[in-house]
Amino acid sequence: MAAGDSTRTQAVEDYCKAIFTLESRAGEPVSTNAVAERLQITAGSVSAMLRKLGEVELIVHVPYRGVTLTAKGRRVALEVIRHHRLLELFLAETLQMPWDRVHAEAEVLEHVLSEELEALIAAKLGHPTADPHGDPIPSAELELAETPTRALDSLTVGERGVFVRVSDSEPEMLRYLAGLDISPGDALEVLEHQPFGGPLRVSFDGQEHTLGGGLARAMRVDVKSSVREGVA
Amino acid sequence: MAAGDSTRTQAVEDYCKAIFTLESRAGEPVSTNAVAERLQITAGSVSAMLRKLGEVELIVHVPYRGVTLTAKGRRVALEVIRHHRLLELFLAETLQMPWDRVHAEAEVLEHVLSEELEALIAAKLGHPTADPHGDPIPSAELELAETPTRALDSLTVGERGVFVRVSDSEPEMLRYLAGLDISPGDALEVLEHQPFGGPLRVSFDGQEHTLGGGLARAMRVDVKSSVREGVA
DNA sequence: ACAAAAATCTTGGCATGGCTAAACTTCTTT
DNA sequence: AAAGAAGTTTAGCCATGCCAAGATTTTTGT
Repeated sequence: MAAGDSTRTQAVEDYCKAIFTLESRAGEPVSTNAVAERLQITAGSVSAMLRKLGEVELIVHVPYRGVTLTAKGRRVALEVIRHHRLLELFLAETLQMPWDRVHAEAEVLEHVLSEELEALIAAKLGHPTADPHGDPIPSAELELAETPTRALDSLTVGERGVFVRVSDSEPEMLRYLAGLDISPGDALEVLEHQPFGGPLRVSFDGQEHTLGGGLARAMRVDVKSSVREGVA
Repeated sequence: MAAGDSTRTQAVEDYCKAIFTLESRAGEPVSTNAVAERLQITAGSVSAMLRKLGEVELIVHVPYRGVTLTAKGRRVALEVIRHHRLLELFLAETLQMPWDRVHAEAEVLEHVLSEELEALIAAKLGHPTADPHGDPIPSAELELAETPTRALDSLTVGERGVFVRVSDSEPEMLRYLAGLDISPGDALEVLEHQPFGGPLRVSFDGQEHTLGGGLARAMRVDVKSSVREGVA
């Protein structure tokens, strides 16, 4: 759990991390239910925990209205995320752990990594800025390079971009994509896009693939700004 | 925590490990108090926990008479010890963590290492058989190479042996010995030994040092069997 | 040798963190 | 304004720890 308050338990770190991701994904206060679903626990538990987190000022919770991280809470979240992504890279790179399994492992280790070990790992990896999923790694000062990406399934026919990462909670998807020889960094162009969450035909470095709507929703794409500008 | 029963919590692992070391050090059932002191908790807590461990058959506890590990309990202990020692070596070797700090780090990580990661680390290190303290690492099949050692302070004047390791819970001692340029593998001979836990004069590879009783008690020595045989 | 004192061990009551299930409250929506 | 969704509260469980009081074993002093 590294240094810090005694209140800094694993559950607390998980809540901060969850709220951080949900908040930055939605851009608005996070609902109790959203947190509950993400952490796979009941809304009741979340409600109780939010009260405690509010007391130690990691979050601001307006009952019935949602929850936001304070600066302190954001710091906790970013530390954990930094741990997580450094670990993923370390496991994949230094120990050759398969790409689709590093996430689960990092999920546990992230809470237990000391500051010292974090520093040693970061040094060993040459202070990297992205993990094997393509997710940016917060700096030691907890600054996160925000590259605004879009879900692949939000692109329209003809748009091009670079596949940056996939929601790393989905080992199935990782495996599947690896099987198709698709990995972060690949350039792509949408050839066809059926409506209503239907499949997309996409060309990756010349290879064509048809990807289901669910998959396309989890895949994040860095869209070439020359093609389409200022889409938030 | 790796795979296994849901009952396999960190506390359970710590109890098994503590009982294992105490038991193999003393060669007889372990007292409640000994466990309590080792884990730095009260005897009352230990007493309660022993009942639970008995129920899941990790130990056999005869009230007022001490506790012994079952085969199952021994397996748990050896797994944790294997994790611990592999981690120590890994941290020291692969990440250049200072020798006197690897213990504390491993103490936490040992409970969280998956079987898969354990295997990767073991492979990376070339399936080593001893950690940086000189302690033997149990094999993947949980066999422990038992080299019977004796505490340095149990040697009498004139006895020779090889300094094998030091109780790894003592970073102070590790640092101190490192400062004297004493490390596992050094041959030694006892030149003088004051009674009542007093200091020893010991020659290490020609260099003479005076070591306090406490220190000498923590240092384990592989005594040349030609000099003194069958001392249990 | 044997009772009293000391050390050791167990029991029982209590706290805390985190969870669940179910009942209840507030908000939203029609 | 009433139904239904979303959120909160309440009561209770489990793991793990603590302390204080009572039980047992060992040591000691005569």
